[in-house]
Amino acid sequence: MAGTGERSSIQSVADAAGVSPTTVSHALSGKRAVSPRTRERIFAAIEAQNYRPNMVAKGLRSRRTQSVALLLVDIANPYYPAVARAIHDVLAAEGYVSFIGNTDGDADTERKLLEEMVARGVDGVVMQPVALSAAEVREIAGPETALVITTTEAGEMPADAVLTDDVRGLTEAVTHLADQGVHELGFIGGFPGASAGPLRVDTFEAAIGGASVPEGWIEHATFTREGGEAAAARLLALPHRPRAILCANDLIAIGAVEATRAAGLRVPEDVAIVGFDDIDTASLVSPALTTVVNPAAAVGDACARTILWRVEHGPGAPYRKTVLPTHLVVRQSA
Amino acid sequence: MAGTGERSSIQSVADAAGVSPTTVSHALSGKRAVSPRTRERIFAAIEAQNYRPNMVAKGLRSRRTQSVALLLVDIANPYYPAVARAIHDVLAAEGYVSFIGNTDGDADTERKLLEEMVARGVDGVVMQPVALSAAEVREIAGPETALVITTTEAGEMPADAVLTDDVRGLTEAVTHLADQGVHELGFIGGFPGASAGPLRVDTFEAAIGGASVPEGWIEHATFTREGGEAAAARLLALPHRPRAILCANDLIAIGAVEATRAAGLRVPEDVAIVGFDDIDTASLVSPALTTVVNPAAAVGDACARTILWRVEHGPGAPYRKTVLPTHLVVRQSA
DNA sequence: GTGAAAGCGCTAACAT
DNA sequence: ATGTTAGCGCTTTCAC
Repeated sequence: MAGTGERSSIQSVADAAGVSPTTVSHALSGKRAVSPRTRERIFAAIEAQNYRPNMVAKGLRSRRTQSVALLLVDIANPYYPAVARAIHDVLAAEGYVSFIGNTDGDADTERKLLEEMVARGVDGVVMQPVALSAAEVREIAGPETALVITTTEAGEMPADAVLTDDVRGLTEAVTHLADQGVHELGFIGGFPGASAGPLRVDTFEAAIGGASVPEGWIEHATFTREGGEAAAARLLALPHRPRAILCANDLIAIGAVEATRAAGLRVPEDVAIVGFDDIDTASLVSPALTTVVNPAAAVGDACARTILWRVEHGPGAPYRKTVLPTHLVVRQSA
Repeated sequence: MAGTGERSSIQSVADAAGVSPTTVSHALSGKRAVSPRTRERIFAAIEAQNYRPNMVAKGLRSRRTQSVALLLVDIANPYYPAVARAIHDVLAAEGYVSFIGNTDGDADTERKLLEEMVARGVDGVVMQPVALSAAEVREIAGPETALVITTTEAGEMPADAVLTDDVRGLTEAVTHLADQGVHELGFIGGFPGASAGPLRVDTFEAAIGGASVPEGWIEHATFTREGGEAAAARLLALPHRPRAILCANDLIAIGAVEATRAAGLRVPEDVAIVGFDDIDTASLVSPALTTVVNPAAAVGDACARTILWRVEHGPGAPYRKTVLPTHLVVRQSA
């Protein structure tokens, strides 16, 4: 019988077992030896009272909350759930819980959410900053909080990082196009000013080896089908239009396909379209999307493991960088 | 200049402002009047020290953590991110943060996650229980925690509820099929034994008005394309097979379409397929999925508002039930 | 309008 | 192997 309503405390368990709260604490944590007979009485009392340690009190005292914050751009955008799920799985197995936040790539939101999480004493944060620099993020997180940044940027940063080699997959796409004689490439990116975060213009430029791009062939869109459709329409309305469009994510690419057809052009014969991420939908639409595989689950997994590793090793250990490859999967759209 | 590393406390702010911690607390919370001049000094000190209240300490003392737990089946399954995002948006606007957990519809996981969240003192939990009954969930959550359950079940439950009228949309689907002379209906559900959670067999039975279903026409699958493909294959291998298959979600339906084609049959001429949820992909595949629209964003929004309402009104107020309609959208697969 | 004292439920340091 | 003491950083009486 539980049921009296009152949550029991470590003190009430100690009373029932005839020991001190300290001993109960140690019986639970295993941080120091407790005799078998005492243990037994303690656990009997815990059972009887249906006692559950108050994690808030524990967090305040021990300065460890067994929690981590996931600060992603937008959980509703199909790439992120797979990342979040992978992170959640490895963290949950280690007894951590996850906070989740959507930044939308907005500087104020990124800052506010991060501060909020730090104020809640999270042991770690996994973040994909878009508007904030890695240095700013570290500044807010403080030196003690485990911090993993995911992005494509490979420069130095004062944090552990899980990077995807976006240039590699995109270069494969460029090569694949070139093999078919397609050299006139346009690009639709997201967040115009961003120096980190989702696929960016500089990645595109790296992939085309610094070749110059005609005026207007680089467009920006929100990471949605609608955004892609509008941006592609602008691109295709140009007097001299590209023969292929590389897109910062698959949703944009799907919108671009629609815009292309709406303009009376064929995909891929008139305009080839390449997506990015390889979300489930990519292989299901028609034409099936030729796209660059962004290994969401592997990214999430690496982020979580890095957090765990950092929590274990403390802030003193050197920064750890994990780079995951991306690669092209050729389907029908290019 | 921040930068000394040490996080400042309410005490250090009080010292700097020449007041007591009590006054700082009140200046921050607005729970009692503070003279303008004092206020000013306090906020100057806060600014100078870059002070952020420790939410863990605040939570321990005040028994309010300004946090809520989202215990969904699987964030990686396309229906849920939209729900989560909507919840997050309304909660974040009110200063709440969100925990997230994936239960996979497993009883132990549901229980463990829920206990964990209660131990962390969340002010509320939004849950879609599958294996646990609403009563069990309430038992674990305790009477004080705001609890919103989302499901399709319309029975009494000791919690606030946000329900979708799944029978309605499914009935529209059955009628639509009947209008075309299609009366032989099979069903692919998820979690076999579930009495709550995602679309269930009893909903299907209600939609067909209690008509009897031939042996083997009710199948179960995981909520994935692969699951749907395998289950549909079993259905179609039957000596007497259904002329239409209603599916518990769109992923299953997409798999069913593939299985149908793999069996050399046409969709919808030989076998009509109806999905559920109307995820983004549904309108993008070909044939475009005829499906029942499950209003994810409205569900999330209602869940969050209900939590907020319950937190404001306390456990004494009568349970609140919100029912959201579903409706059929006819495309190509049926 | 403000402050002093107490204490939320735990764990860490220092005992023995 | 166990207990005592102190205190994490706040908010809440209760006092003036």
